[in-house]
Amino acid sequence: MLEKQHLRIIKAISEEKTLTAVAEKLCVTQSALSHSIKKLEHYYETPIWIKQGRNLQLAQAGLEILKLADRVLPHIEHTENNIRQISKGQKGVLRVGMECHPCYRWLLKAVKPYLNAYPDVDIDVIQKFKFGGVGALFNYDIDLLVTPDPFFKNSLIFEPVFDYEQVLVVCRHHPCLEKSYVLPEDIKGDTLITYPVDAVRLDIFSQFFLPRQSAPKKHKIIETTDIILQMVEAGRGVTALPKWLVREYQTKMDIDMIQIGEEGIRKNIHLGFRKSDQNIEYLKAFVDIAKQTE
Amino acid sequence: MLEKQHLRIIKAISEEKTLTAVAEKLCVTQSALSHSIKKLEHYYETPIWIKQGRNLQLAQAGLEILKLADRVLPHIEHTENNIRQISKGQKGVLRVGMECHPCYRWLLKAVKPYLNAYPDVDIDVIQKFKFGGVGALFNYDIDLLVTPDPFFKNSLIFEPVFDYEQVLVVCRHHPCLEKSYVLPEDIKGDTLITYPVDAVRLDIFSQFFLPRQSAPKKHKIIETTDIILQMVEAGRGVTALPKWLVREYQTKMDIDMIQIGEEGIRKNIHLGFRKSDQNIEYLKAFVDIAKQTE
DNA sequence: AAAAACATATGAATAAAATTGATAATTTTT
DNA sequence: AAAAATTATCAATTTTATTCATATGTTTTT
Repeated sequence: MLEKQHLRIIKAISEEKTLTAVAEKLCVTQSALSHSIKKLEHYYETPIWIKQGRNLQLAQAGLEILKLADRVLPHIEHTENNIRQISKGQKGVLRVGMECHPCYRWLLKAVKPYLNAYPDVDIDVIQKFKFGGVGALFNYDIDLLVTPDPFFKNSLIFEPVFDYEQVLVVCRHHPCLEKSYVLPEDIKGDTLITYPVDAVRLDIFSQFFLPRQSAPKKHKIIETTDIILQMVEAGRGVTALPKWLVREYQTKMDIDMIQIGEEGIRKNIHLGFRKSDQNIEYLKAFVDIAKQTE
Repeated sequence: MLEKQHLRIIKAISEEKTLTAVAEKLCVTQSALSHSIKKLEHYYETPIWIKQGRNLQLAQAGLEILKLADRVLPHIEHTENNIRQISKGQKGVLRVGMECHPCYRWLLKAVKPYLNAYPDVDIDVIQKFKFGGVGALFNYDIDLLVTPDPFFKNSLIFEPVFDYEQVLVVCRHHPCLEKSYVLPEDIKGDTLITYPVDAVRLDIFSQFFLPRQSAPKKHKIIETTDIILQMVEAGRGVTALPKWLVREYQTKMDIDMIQIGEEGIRKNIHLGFRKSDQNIEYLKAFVDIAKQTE
């Protein structure tokens, strides 16, 4: 009884405020919409919207339908797209989500060999999640999550694919470079520059400053890696980044790096996916190829 | 184009193996089904199923539709039920999921005052999850999760509602009762009885035996609390349970309890729900009432 | 206060879509 | 080789959705 068309109408009603506008948007007459919803109202014997003067307002049942529409319509659309892809001879689309900035840089390297090996699979990269990375997986907004922060629980699988060292990036000839590793007191005069991320999720805080009951003199937040590193190069601050990423930048920038603390900070990039997808061949292949990426 | 009816047909095809059987099940003619899907095939220009001799087998596009059906049909059904509830004058249904056995016992106490305060809200209790508790929340299979194991991340909210002490349950006059708390050596001759849960998730292992590099002499797994406690009463083993739960049983059973380790084991029951639901009044009310439950 | 403008609801007519019944075509079983 | 089981297809029919014209009600403008 409740059909896709109803979901579309209710969703449109929640956006436009009048039936007439919705009719225009959906390319039918206002009458058709009115009839369509009236039929539902008779079927369930409950109002779906109420006329508030000149406008319509969703009643409780209407709000339920709206919730359903928001949850379900994107999935239907996605499946329709998939079918069109299949019809064109493609296998599918891999929607990859990322939870950290360096993840993105790493992904770029893994994507190339994959696209060559799987010419009939497209890759979509998604960086903004409504429900966080794990939520996006559960919600089928993405198929693969790249993250340094795995969630070892039922129904999702996380596999480590790449491990690396997080290092402190400093300008050339920074005094701390005389030692083999850095301690808080060596950079007590420096500004720490980081991405705009909750401090709890920054290893330089949780694994370096906090355990030593110290804190940087000043903490500056910048969004892009390039600008961060230009600041570092100009001696205006220090930052923490993956060693391999710093190496790439060193070819064109005058920066240096040093191990963080006596032990250094080791990190792991994980790939997460739904257990129910573990047999999709082109997804497994991505994980395998990713593991071989240096 | 892709309608609910198509999802139903494909889902039924994946269960029954012939169109004729599906037609019977859905109360239409086989002809109607054939036409319906043929139309989709023409629209997307790709086969949805292929005749394998006498049977039908879903083609790639058909499998995509099946995935969609599995994901989406339960939601549609749930919304339809909600609308029927609303039509009858009820506010809604609260689907509560639980991840541990004592959670269930605690819930029973919290439910009573809630049902009185909210006569127009029904409560459904769900104990088996396809995707784990957190997955069930993300997947909208439940609205509220009762768990000792919160997930502090984006888009879900976990609130502690009840804290208690986990104690060791022993038979009357067990020698260990002479001390004020128990250590592994005090029960080295006893069998440990637990629910059928992964040992990592049992606090008696992770917080008592393992840190002291010890292990129970024998580990027996039993599903129901009543049977476990009858075994304990008969001196056939010991178990770990919430103190408040043991108290309830002590009125009718001859059992005793003792603190676990020097510090005891403290636990917290949390209620988790989707951030997007945080304004649903009857859900918030449940959390509030739950907090007041002793 | 009246008129104009803007909304949704509704009835009857029409158009579109889905379903059926009969049967052809194909494959498997006996 | 015949019988049984199954899907596909055609034409007819039934059901459903949509439109058009218009009634009814609300807000804004004059």
